[in-house]
Amino acid sequence: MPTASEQLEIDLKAKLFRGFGDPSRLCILDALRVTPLTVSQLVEATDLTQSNVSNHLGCLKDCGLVMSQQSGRYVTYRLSDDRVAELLELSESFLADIARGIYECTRYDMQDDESETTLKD
Amino acid sequence: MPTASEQLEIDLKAKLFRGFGDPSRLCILDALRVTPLTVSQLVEATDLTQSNVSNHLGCLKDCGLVMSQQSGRYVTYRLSDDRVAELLELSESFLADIARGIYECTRYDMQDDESETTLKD
DNA sequence: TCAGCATATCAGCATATGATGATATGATAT
DNA sequence: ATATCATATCATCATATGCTGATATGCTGA
Repeated sequence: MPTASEQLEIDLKAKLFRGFGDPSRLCILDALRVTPLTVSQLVEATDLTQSNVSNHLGCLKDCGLVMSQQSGRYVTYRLSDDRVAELLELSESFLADIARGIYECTRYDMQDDESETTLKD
Repeated sequence: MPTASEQLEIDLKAKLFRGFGDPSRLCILDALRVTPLTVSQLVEATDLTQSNVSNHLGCLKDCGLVMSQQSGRYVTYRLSDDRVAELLELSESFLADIARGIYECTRYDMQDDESETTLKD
């Protein structure tokens, strides 16, 4: 039972993680990890619709993950902080080690999906 | 336009982050950061329904964020890896610095929600 | 064996989310 | 001025998600 201000912080953290929690947005973030890009460059890089990219960029900006800079009719987006890339790297390192089981499990249709993450007594 | 295997990795990463992307689950994870807990202890700690906690734990386990250990009729859950806590810490550090603006902005009903994350030319 | 506790699962619902196509905004160049 | 390009926004829809209450499973101790 968290206090009200703890709950606020938790909600904010959830919003932050949810920013990362969509394949299209991760795809955009991956592209921005290399270099800042305009919306149309992102459309090309990700194969998503322009409107879709724009919506996701709005979301990413709301979450504080990217920032934008307008020059003329172009808007260039970039990661807002080094920790955005750090979070991505940490999650990749984690996945590479721990969640390898999830990869392999899905091939077998999850028939014993307990075995990987459950500790036997 | 990511390749098929890149897309798989992206989907997996999205699933991982989505595990973090819900207030109830963050609440559970926060409790587990301190010490491993049984389901009923988590119910008490979080003020969520038993069925709700159980569902979220299932999700967290699917995402590889927690692991479980059954002893008798109790099931104890714990974080599956140090990097789970690291991801939480990193996100907190990030929020503390960068997203302070989001906190303050919401009080004013977002009427100029551009100012915080946009770079002026 | 059976009653009772801890946990998991299910069906149903309300809401959130993401995709799409159409349209609006806003800047530039001719 | 206006046509055009880059981006943002809107309405709509389908699906995903999270919550609840009820029920099922599964262990334990009397």
